[in-house]
Amino acid sequence: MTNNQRNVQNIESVIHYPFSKIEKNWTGFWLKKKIYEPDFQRAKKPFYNLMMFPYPSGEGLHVGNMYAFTGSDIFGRFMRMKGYDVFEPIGLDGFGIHSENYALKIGVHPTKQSKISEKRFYKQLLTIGNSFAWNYRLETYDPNYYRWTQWIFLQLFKNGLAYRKKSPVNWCVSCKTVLADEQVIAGKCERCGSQVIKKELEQWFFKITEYAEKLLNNINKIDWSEKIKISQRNWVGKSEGALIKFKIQSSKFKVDDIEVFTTRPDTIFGVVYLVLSPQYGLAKNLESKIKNLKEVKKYIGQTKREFNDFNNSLQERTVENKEKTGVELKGIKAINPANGEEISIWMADYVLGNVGTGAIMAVPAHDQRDFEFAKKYKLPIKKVIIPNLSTYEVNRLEGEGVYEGEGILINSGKFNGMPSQKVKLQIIKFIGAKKKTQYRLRDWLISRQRYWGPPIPVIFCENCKKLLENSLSRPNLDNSCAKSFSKGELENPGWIAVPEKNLPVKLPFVKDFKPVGAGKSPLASVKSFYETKCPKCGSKARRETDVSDTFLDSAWYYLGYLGTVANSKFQGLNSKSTPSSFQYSPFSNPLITKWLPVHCYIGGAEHAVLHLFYSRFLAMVFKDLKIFSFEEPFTVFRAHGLIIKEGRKMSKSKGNIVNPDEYIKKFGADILRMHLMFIGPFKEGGDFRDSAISGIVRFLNRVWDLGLSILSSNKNKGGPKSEKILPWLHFSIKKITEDIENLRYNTAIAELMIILNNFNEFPEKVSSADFKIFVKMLAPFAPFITEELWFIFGEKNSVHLSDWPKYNPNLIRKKTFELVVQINGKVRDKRELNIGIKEDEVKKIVLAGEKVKSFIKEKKIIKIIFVPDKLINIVING
RNA sequence: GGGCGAGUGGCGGAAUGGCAGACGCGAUGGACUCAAAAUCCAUUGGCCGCAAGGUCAUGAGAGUUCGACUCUCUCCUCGCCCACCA
Repeated sequence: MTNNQRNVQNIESVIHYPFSKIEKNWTGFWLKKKIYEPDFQRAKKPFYNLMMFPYPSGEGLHVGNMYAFTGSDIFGRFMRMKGYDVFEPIGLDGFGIHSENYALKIGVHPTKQSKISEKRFYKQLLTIGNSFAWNYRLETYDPNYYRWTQWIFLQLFKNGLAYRKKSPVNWCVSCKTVLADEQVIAGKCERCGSQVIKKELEQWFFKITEYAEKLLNNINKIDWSEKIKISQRNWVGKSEGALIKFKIQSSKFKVDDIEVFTTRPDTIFGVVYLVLSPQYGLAKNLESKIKNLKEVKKYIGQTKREFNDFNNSLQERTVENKEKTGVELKGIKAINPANGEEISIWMADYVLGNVGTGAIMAVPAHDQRDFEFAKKYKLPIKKVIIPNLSTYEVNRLEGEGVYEGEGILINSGKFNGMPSQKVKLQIIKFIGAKKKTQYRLRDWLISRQRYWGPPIPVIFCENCKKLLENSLSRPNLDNSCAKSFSKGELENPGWIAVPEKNLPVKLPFVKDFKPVGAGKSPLASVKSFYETKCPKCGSKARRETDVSDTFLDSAWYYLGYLGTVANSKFQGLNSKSTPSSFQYSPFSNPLITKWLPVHCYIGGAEHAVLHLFYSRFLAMVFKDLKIFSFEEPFTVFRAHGLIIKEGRKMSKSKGNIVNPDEYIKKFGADILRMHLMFIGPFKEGGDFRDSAISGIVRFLNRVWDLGLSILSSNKNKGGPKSEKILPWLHFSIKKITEDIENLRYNTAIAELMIILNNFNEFPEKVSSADFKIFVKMLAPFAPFITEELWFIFGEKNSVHLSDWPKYNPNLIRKKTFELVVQINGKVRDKRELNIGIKEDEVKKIVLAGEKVKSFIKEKKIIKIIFVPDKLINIVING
């Protein structure tokens, strides 16, 4: 056994302060005194400090959750001490596939399991030392919450932003269930590893693409971690290009056009063939001219089988750089609109049916994929762009390689010699093409054929469908029928909104909640649920049995918390309020204007494009529906890093999950909090290891011991006077303040350690006032021990409500500084000099120094660089 | 294939144009102890040197600069995200 192992085993027995008693006491005290609950009406400086609420897995709170929450809480506590009215809520994202899968695994019904997990999570969350506003929690599976999730669906539906369309879903062959995209890992099922295929199902979508431009443009206006902004930009995936029509000819007869989308119209002269996706719908008159139609059909069938009716995920199709295959459509040719050349037409599997128009123009000289294909089938390769001649890229011209960059046009008729970037629009005009902006972003598919989610609140009525279709087919007749339908109902004939007063559509208890397969939710086998009457015409109708995506639950929870606040005053404060029950809807809440948008949001980067993107989309919709006046829900967002273990992500399957409970039991929350924050920069995460925890134990032991000794010496001798505050302490205040503002908690803790080391040099000289400044700065990191010391020192109000120490710039300013003397950039000497000393004077002093003289000797001084109050560099020859 | 990030002692990391390695872990030596743990003190990047000191060193190579861990370019390695998006 190494010393290290021994240390870790025994260390908890050497903690000097009774942490478990202290932490229990103060938790109770804070709750009782409600010190973390702002006065929402009267608050002068509201600060909404949001952290991503966890989904309550059965395993309990993960150390990764605690890492994120501690980091967010430190900032919240800091802001509270800076005088802000901080609202720091917590809740559970308990609806959805994660929780359902866990329930399936252990064989406990999710309604029951959610209550068990809820209890466990809240119990754990109470121990981690966060300053949660405990009275305003929420759970997404609470009918009072999902009533409003359903309400949101209805608003989008009524306003034409929700529609129904056939779309493929991920389907695990062996589990017979629908999977979410994130459960499909490289085309395989996350749980059983078997093949995932796609099935066509009718699904509900939100028209997020209508907001693509705004979602993109607003990114420039928000203060978010840069990498999240970049991910979101890529997710929108705006590309500007052109739609180009190619005329098709078959032995002098014009047949039909094929339209392609390209971002590189400038390479039009390099187009030497066209490629259609195997999914491309060939027009009949085109088909009839193809001489090898049999072969083509065979190829279509072959790729169809290979790609599971074309429905495999794109990922599956692109796996391992699969060799491209294809077949020429013989007997027909396309005309390059730029130069009138006849070019061949191919069908190949590297062109996707669902991207662009399902057809491309191939420029093998300037596109890697086209190049590979052209090589294989011995097609011509025509260079039309060369890199700017001034660059060294010229050499590459001679080679066979593909040049995908911008450059100067060649072989391009009258455009020769022009720069490719500038020529795009001219070429579009020249060939009579259309400018087109395309987005990668797809509409948000919100249907889930699962159990554990909010039922989508719509009803299908055959009668209304007929009525509507009749009325629409005879527009000249009386249209009063159609007028009574909302936009969503008109656009999705037969689908009728559940009236808002009938919300929530409660999720019924279904004993066998396992996904049934056949692309249906388990609710589809619950007659009492789906059998209903049409709210419009009263005839027999069928309820939608799909539930909505978990991300819809979490896309508005920041409003949900405020909803619970607004309603809490109509309820005894001791009983839990909900977002819905009383006076205010979370969407017509007088607190919205005062408390939103969220001031600081901290969470994981893994939500860069899902949760954060959907939340932004819905906020924009809410703004357009005049629910509130802002369009970005989170003013500031910071992504924290990931805590890993032994270099790998923590996961159940690897068995390397760290449970915070054990550590809290052994060391207390203060020590675990500080240990987590000291691992590395909060924004970067780090490797969780036991070895360094003893450093934090020693640190807090010394804090405790020093506190007690200052107290006893003060009692005995009166102690040092408080006005003698040390200048270096003010430097530390500045440093710690700035570090916390930038979430650099690791260096803030290092500075706290320096203060303590300095105190311990001459403990008898430390006044209790100085010590209390230190306690305050330690408080956000270690809320319990600091509160205990604070009260031991005779304070009557919580340290967490005290004011953050201010530093005095005059005290930090020193009289002298250490001048670094360099010769040719190397440090050769140091001098203690007065601040503000003039260059001439410094030169005189430095050049007179024996050391410097010995270096210079006969050599010539070429020049001298002087940086005031910092450095002098003497440049000599040789 | 694309995007983003990272690469610094035995380890986690600090320094973002001006003294590389703050702070912490670990290790070594010492004090205390019957002994251990804890605690305290000292040392702790490599090489040369008795020492003073010198010298090399921030993934590799170039460049800019009086001066580069820091800025620029090329390459290598690792991580994350996206991925035949035309």
